[in-house]
Amino acid sequence: MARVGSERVRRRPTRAGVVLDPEMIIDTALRLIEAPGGNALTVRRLGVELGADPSAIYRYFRDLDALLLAIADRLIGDSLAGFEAGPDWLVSLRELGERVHRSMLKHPRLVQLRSTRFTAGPNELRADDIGIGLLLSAGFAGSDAVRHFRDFIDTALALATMDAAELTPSQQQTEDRALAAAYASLPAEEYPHLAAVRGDLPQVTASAFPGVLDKLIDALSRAAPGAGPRPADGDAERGPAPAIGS
Amino acid sequence: MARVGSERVRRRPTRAGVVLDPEMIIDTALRLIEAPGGNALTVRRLGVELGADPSAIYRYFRDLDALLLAIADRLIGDSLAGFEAGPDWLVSLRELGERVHRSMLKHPRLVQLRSTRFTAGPNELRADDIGIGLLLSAGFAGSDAVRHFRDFIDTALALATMDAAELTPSQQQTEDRALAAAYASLPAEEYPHLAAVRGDLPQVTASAFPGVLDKLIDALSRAAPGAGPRPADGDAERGPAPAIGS
DNA sequence: TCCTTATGTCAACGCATTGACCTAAGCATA
DNA sequence: TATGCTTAGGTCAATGCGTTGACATAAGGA
Repeated sequence: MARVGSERVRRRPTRAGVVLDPEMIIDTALRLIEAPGGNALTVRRLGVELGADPSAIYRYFRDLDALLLAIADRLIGDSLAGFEAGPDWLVSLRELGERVHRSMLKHPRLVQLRSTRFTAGPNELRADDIGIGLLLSAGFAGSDAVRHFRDFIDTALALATMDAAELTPSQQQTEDRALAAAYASLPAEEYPHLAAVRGDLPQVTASAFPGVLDKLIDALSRAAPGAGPRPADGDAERGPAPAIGS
Repeated sequence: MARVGSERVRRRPTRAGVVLDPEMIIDTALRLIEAPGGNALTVRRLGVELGADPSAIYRYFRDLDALLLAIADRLIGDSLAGFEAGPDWLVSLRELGERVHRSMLKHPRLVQLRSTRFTAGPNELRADDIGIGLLLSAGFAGSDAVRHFRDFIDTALALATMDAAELTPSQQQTEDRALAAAYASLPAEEYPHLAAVRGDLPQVTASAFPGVLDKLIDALSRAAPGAGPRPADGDAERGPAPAIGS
């Protein structure tokens, strides 16, 4: 007995009588992150909430970042729930990207706290497996599939981080609004082109993700073997032509 | 006298006799960031190096992030030195993106420390002005130029942040190597597609930026008004046709 | 000369992290 | 069942961190 999975464990109850394990630490941490009033997750508070010395957490996670990574991986797993790859690889790939991006944005503070973008957890691996499967089904060679999917998923994660900064409730928020307003009065001598599009500048505070996603999907659809008309490399089309235009 | 630019200032020498100003704080901070032995920049060390109480820095920058942003903006400015927009907007845009990305990667620790991606400083504004000018010259309408350039520059910055994490010398570094190796032995039942491309997985540790840049440039070249042959909106070509394929 | 106030300093807060410690859990053996 | 060993894991104290509020003082205008 005293096993978790197939591993022997030797858990001692804390002073408060709680028996710790990684899952309950993640649960509690998620609860703290959700808590109102910004940045509620700290190692010390987590210790209090768990009924343990804060340093006990370091027996389970190398540091705070490792814990955050574990949480993020769980979120990715949640976002994958119910995902089914459809007949059109472009549509499925887009949905995968949207799900991953959205799952990160559900907890902006988590994303912002985290310094490593790549969780390396089982759920992200699963997302990778699905995505690469989609590209393989589109006819990409293995090495191209890996490369293209890495481009795709890294962009989704990196932009999620950037968007999270925008969503995090802080003084940053109001500053950004002020900034967008200040755009309207840029000195035309120094920034002639910005001044020329002055009226369109407020939209820069919106997320770049949708637009980037469109561009990536567009580029991938054309890069796919046997894709639509492209004069540059005029091979005879080979391989099954995927549905065009999603 | 006692003016900086057109602003009155009232600088008192520190206990050590130094008279502070924002530029010298940035200089000193940059020197600390460069210093060997990781994470040499701390507010307290900066205080020591400046010959001032650490808290004096907060009279010049709202917090550490604001200081980092100011440094990053200077780096962007440096990276823009000598940049000339050439005749081909696609080539120029690509170079602009590469320069900004590269300037951030020159100081990975800075990038990683920073929580806000957008510096909102004069140099980033100049980069924005140049980039939007390029898109306008390509024939994009103002609102499209703003939107597309935001997509472009945000991606460059966001991926720079991700790449910086890879470059930062830390235990992360070695872990990533180990990870790439571990890829080779993924359980094929759980991750069939990953297993199928197992030999190509080590390349995931490389930066996604070049590939993403290619895709964005490709998508933009096709989105440009009067762009090359695309059956969808088969207008007669108008405006100068940009060189394809760079 | 006085007044205002920008700016330097100090002490304190809660933070993540770590090394030393200690103690009980689980094993082996009899 | 009892005994003893090893060590995972809980605890404690201390470090350096960013940040802040209270305070002090000199710069510069009137």
